[in-house]
Amino acid sequence: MRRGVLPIVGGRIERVSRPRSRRLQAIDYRPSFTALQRGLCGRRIAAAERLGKRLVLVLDSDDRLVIEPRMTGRVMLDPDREFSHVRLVLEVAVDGTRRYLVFRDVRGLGVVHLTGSSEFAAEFGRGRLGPDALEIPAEQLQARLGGRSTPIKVALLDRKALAGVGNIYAAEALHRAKIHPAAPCCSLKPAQWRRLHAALGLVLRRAIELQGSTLRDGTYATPENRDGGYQREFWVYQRAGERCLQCGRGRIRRIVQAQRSTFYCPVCQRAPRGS
DNA sequence: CATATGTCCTGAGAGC
DNA sequence: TGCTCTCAGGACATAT
Repeated sequence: MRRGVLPIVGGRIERVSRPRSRRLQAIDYRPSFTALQRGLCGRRIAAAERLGKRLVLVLDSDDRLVIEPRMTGRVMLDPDREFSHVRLVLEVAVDGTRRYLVFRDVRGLGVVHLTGSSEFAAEFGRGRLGPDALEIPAEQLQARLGGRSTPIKVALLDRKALAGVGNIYAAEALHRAKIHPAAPCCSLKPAQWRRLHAALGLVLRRAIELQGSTLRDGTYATPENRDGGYQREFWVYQRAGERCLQCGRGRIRRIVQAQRSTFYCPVCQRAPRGS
């Protein structure tokens, strides 16, 4: 998402709009839509950054526009047709052309925030958001999660402990690391933490390279409205009942942990004692 | 009815 | 007692 919006970095925001329909205004604009309009209009976009699963546009005022897509939010650049559930549109002048950054969100669970730089630190700093999974060293991964009694799969999704790991990539990384998703964090040995750290890096980097995962419902696509490619490399996610691609022996199982689906191979990822 | 890529909130209980 | 932390469960809203 961040890479897809790079063409508007350097541009000036000329207009900010939202849907007229009250129903489609049902996402969080923080602190409010009018505050967003006031803080954004006339500002230049100085940089586009990623923060966990959020997109951050840094403005020349030093304010930050944080787009948090949650389950079904996505950004589009210059969409070539009308889309339903558009929640926010920025018109941006870049090198004499007008470009459109659109935030669309079907379920409307997403949030857009405008924060000053000090509020940004309070809202998204350590304490509210753990270190990014691609920046944390292996020892710190164990230090942050290792004391818990919760299942490792559930801990990986705790954004206060670790940022940037979602349900798909947690399952894929645990499979590659050959760790059972229900294993309590405190039962994992140092070698398993090292494998998990390496697997998270491998899976997340590859997923970013392939521009994410477009599932069967097609809700997610890149800002240029192209499908991601990582869904073609899933080894466990949404493959319940199929033969494991890692060991060739197990059949992938689906279980539910903390109200979320988890997929794993019972042969590669052996069950922890007592479960 | 069950399912869905994420996060926040509440309340219970533990430990200090 | 009271603070802080962990943890389980639900809420949010819409579509297939």
